[in-house]
Amino acid sequence: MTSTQHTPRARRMDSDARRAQLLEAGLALFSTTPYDSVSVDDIAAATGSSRGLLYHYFGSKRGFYIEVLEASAAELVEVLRPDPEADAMTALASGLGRALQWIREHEAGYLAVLSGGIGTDPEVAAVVEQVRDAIGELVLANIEVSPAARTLAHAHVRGWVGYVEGLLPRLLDGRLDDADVLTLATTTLFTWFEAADGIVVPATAS
Amino acid sequence: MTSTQHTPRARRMDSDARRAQLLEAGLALFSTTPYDSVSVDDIAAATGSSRGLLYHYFGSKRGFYIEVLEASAAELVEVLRPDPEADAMTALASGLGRALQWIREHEAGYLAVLSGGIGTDPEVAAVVEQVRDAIGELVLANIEVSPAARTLAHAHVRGWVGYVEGLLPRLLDGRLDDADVLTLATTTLFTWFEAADGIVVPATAS
DNA sequence: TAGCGTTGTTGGACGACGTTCAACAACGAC
DNA sequence: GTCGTTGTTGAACGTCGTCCAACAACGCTA
Repeated sequence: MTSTQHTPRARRMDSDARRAQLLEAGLALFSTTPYDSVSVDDIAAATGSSRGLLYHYFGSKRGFYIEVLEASAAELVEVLRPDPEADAMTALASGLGRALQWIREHEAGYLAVLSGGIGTDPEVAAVVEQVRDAIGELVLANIEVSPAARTLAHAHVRGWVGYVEGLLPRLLDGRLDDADVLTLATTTLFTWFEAADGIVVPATAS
Repeated sequence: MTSTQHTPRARRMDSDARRAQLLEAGLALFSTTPYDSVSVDDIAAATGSSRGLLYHYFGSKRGFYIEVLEASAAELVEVLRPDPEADAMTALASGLGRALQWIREHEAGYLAVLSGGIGTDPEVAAVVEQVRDAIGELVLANIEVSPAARTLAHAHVRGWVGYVEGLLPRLLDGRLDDADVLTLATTTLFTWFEAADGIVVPATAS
């Protein structure tokens, strides 16, 4: 990791643009290289700037890493956001389909940044857990649940996010295809609601 | 992190004992402190020995970390191993109950070491994924599955492990209790088998 | 008991890293 | 052309992971 010139060195950039440029370079680097094998110098070199700039904008290497993580997570959540006009089942299927596509396109980045992080670091773990919760809530938003079952329903969708994540390695190495994952995921998500009482799954078209 | 004397300094130990002592100290440290905030000197100090010893036994800090991880994982798998005389449902329930107990007792250690790792590091990720697979296989071993559904069944139990892991933060912060987790977990695990065709769940006592 | 090979153990040295900070250079305003 | 603002730099410092040549405790044999 001692590469130099990537961007042909543009000095004195608008600060927002510089931030974005650094974040993008960071995502690219952390996608392919373990956190502590990426040096601040590498990040600086990838943007044609210097070490100090990263500290000016992000305070520390870890703070920078967390922002990279948040940016990547926000992108995934955006991709997952369901079509508000579809019913629960099809909204889930299409959102999940888009997500799988996105993950395939960003395989290294996803696996490296979202499904791991620095590890052990509580701040990083909190961000990742937050993302998973948010995805669960997004899924639950399309499903009507009786008030009595709220707590369990929230837990179930959160567990379900873990379930889908658990399938990803098999999707990425070809042991499963998109249809397998979709079938497993939707079955597991919805059969629970059917098995639990007092819960209504509206509009199960298709 | 500059603590010194823990173990009252016993020099010249049997090599197996020394390895075990280092691993134990490593688990304790990595449980409470992010990986890159634990220095090799800290580990050495905790055992009353010196830096060089860790390299003599484990080659590198990362190699050491991986062995700590494997030791912790092996312990969890051992706890989970089901009673061979029980039927699928009760074997799962008791194994899972023991696991939840173990995780509560080793909360910091579990969360820090198993549910994270160095992150991004492929070697660490492989170990963690392997543990999750192994747990899934352990669960599947008690369930009869028609040959046609093997691939999906393996995927389902692997996903299920992720599901349970997704529930843990809520268990540990009190939003769920053991009974909630057990209900969610067993429902989600078994309803899939019931929903899928050609699959037999033997001996559903309870 | 003296000597010897084995093996667990040490700590100084080195290069690389994260971080800080005082100085610098490009720009808009007047 | 001058000045204040703001993006930017790189030398300097302390700490860390890693290497390695030297060392010390032990079992063995005579």
